[in-house]
Amino acid sequence: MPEPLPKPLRKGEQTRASILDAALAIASRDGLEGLTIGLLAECMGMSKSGVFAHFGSREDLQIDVLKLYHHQFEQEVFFPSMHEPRGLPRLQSLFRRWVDRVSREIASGCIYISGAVEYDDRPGPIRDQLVSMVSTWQRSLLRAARQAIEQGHLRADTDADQLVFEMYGLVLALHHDARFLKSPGSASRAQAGFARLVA
Amino acid sequence: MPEPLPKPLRKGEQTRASILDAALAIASRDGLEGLTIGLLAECMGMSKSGVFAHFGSREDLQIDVLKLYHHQFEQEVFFPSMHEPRGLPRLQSLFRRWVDRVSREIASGCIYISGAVEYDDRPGPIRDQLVSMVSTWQRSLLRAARQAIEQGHLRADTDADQLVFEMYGLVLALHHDARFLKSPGSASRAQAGFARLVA
DNA sequence: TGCATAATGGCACGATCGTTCGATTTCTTT
DNA sequence: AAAGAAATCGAACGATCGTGCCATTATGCA
Repeated sequence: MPEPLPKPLRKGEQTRASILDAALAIASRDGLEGLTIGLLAECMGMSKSGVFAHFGSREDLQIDVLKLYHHQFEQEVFFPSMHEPRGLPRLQSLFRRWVDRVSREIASGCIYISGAVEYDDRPGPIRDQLVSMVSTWQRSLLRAARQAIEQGHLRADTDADQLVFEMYGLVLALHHDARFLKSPGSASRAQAGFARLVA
Repeated sequence: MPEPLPKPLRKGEQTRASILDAALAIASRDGLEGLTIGLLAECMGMSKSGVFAHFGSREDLQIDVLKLYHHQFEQEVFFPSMHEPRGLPRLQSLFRRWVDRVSREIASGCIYISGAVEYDDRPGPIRDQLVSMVSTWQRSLLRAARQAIEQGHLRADTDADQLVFEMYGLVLALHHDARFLKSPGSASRAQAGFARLVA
C-alpha cells in the first residue's frame, strides 16, 4: 500500500526551517511585533510571497517562532537540569542555566521577556501561547523549589511562590540592566541575589 | 512697552496639554511605538493634521510624552519621599511609593518598563531620553541606599548597587506577574522581598 | 526523461503609517 | 466690529504592512 500521507517533501520543510531560524533571530532583536514578512524575506533573499507561502498567516508564523523558542529553551535550560538530583542542586542548575542563557541573549534578546511586555494588553492567540509557555516555566521552577524545601535543602518555612517571584525578578533585572542600560556585571548580580535567596 | 514674547496664546497650549494627556494614556497601554497620530486624533475627536500641528514630528511627541511621564513620576514618587529623613525611612518611602504607583499602573502600564524593552535595541533620541530618565531614577535609589548605609540603618558591608539591582528586579517582577500574567498579590510579594532585603 | 506537484516569484489590493500643503475656521487683539 | 494671527481641517503623497492570485520555476518520482 502507498503512503497515505506522502510526508511533505524535503525542500519545502528545509527552507521552512531556515526561514523559522531567521524569524527567531529577528523576533529576538526587534520583538514579535517587529517580525515582518518583508524584513524576513529580505533576510532570506527571497520574495515576500515565497516566504508567506510557508505559513498560513503572519500570526501562525509568530506562533511557530514562539514554539521554536520554547523548544530551544527547554533543550538548553530545562532538560539538562532534570539530570541533577532533586532539591537545591536542581533548582540551582535551573537558575544558573537560565541566567547563562539570558546572558548570552543580551546581544539578541529574550522573547519571553520582551513578549511579556508586548502582549500584556493585547489579547489573542499569541498572548495565549506566550502566557502558557511562561506559566509552564514558572511552574517548573515552583516544583523544583518545593522539592528543595521537602528535601530540607531550604528552610521549612520558605515560601516557594515568593522564591520563584524573586528569582524571576533577578532575571528580569539582569535583562533590563544588561540589555537596556548596557550595564556590565549584571549576570553576577543575579547570581549573587540568588545565592542570598537560598542562603 | 509691549510684551516682546506674546507668550503662546491660550487655546493652543490648552489643547496641546490635553492631547499630551491622551497620548500618555495611549503610550501607557500600547507602548510608545503603539502611540500613533491617527489613534491619538481619533481619541481627541480631531483630525490627524490638527493633532500633528502641535508637535514637529511623531518623535517629538513621543519625547514630550516621556517628559510628562517623568514629571508625574517625580511628583508622585520622588519628591514626597525627600521629606522623609535620610537613610532607611527615605529608601523605604521611595520603594513603597514606587510599588504603589506601578500597582496602580497595572491597568495602564509603566512606560519606563515597557520602554526599556521597546528601545533596548533601537538607537535614537527616544532611547537616549529613556536611558537618561531611568538612570536618573536608579541614581536616586542608589543615593538613598548609600545614605541608609552611612546612617547605620543597613549593615556596613551592604553592596548598595546590588541592593538597587534587586529592588529594581522586584518591581519588574511585580509588573510582569501582575500585568502580563494577571497574577494577584504581586504587590505584597514585592514588598515582602524588599523587607527581606533590608532586614 | 517526462510529468505531476511543490516551491517560489511578480504584481496588485486595501489599510495604515508619518508628513506636507493649502484652504478654512476660530480665536485674540486693537 | 475688523483685522491679523493661530488653530484646525481635508486631501493627498509615498512607504510599508499583510495577503490573495496567477504565472513560473524547481523538484521528486515513475
